[in-house]
Amino acid sequence: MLLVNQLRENRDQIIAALTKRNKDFTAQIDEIIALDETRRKTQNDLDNNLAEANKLSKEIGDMFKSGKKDEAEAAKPKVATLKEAAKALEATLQQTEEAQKQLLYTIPNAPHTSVPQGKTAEDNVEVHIWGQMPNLGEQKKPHWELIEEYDLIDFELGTKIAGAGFPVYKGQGARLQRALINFFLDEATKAGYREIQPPHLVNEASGYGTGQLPDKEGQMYHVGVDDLYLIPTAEVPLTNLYRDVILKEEQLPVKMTGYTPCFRREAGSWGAHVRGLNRLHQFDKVEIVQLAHPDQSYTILEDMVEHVKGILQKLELHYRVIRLCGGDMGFTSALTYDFEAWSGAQERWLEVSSTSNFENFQANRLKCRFKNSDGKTQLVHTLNGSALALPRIVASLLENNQTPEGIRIPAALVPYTGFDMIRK
RNA sequence: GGAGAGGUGGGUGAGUGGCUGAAACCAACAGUUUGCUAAACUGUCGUAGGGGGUAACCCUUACCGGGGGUUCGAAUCCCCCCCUCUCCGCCA
Repeated sequence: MLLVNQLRENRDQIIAALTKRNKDFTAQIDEIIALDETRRKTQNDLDNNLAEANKLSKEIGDMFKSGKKDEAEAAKPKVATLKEAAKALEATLQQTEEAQKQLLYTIPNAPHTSVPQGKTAEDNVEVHIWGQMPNLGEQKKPHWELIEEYDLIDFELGTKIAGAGFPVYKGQGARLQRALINFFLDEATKAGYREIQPPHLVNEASGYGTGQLPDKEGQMYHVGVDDLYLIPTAEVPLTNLYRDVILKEEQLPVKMTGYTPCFRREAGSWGAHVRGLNRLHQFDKVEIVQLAHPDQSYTILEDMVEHVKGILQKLELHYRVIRLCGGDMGFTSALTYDFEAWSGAQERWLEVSSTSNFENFQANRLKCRFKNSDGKTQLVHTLNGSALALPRIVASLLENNQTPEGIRIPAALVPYTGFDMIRK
């Protein structure tokens, strides 16, 4: 969430930045600032009140020790009165803080200056494109036909044992999954990311930490009996590793990578274009996460973008990078680049990675800080990116590399798959 | 799941109602000494909120797993919850 101090100091700039999301947050922000006035005043009153009570209590103690029992007894009611008043002030303080927090939860991150104005995906800006559309001829098939033909992935079986959107990977299809995961993890490790294997279920505090809660409550699977959430991305457990942590400046940047399955209810988002692997309830993804010094976070974002580019190029996939417009950007992000791989048979772009700088929006909730060179604690900037999400990569690989003899595996992957061609 | 023990600052750990935001030791940081390293010595060393000051800093409040309660006063007493450890049970 946004910092109250920043709202107070840069009210106009933040309101202006937020208009890129096509919404006016002036009313909410002004209310937050007003609540903050109340909060500070109440805190001040409460402090004075408690200081007086503490002083009196000490005096009463001294009176008892020096045998002035009557005086002590006489002073007791005074403290009681003060405490009474303190209780009321405390209640006001709590209510004010709670109201302020609830309002803060409703305000998304302020977009970076480079974020284009816009409402929908139409307004996103292409910043980079690589490779060429494959020439597949008339016989080309979409991946949902290829996976059946080569017996790689079985949706029916998944439906039988779990439900729609839970595919079963078989034989070379399963092997391809494992190959991709290992390939992605190795690439991230080579780039200096430390591999982490986190839990796949997280508690409520973690959900709030990275901002999935309360914003995306209905999008996560929730295990009621134990009050745990299935992770929608490794970002959640990885970033939360550093919740309530104060780092040393020289520890930055913290670079982590992790493979996890991702679980998404995708409530209400099923419709056209969701056939096959395009949208699933469970899918695999390798994530890269960094905790960065605020001065470096945008340089680091570019590094992460380069990293993702490199992987896509090794996979020989025609892809493009787009800068999301304000209207298309996620709630917590300040700047997001999406990567889209070309799907040769569907003849459309598929989003395969989203790489973002959250600045201190997540860190504020996480209370992830570092001690700067002045010895002051300061919030870190958090960043993450998919490197990469598997299903649409598989879709593109299968479609773009189909030949009459079988499906060709890109050279960089062959050491991982152990085969260079998927055959019937 | 059953029984018992316990949760205190970065770590170990003292502290059973006021003199404790918290001893001591270790670690860390700064300095002194030294040809360098080591050792020794000296000092600093939790977080958050509020107020004041250009600032160094000062005043103040809260926090000893979390929440509530008793009391003039709670790390210390009471209640609920969470977690950890040991033993037993179950089990990949």
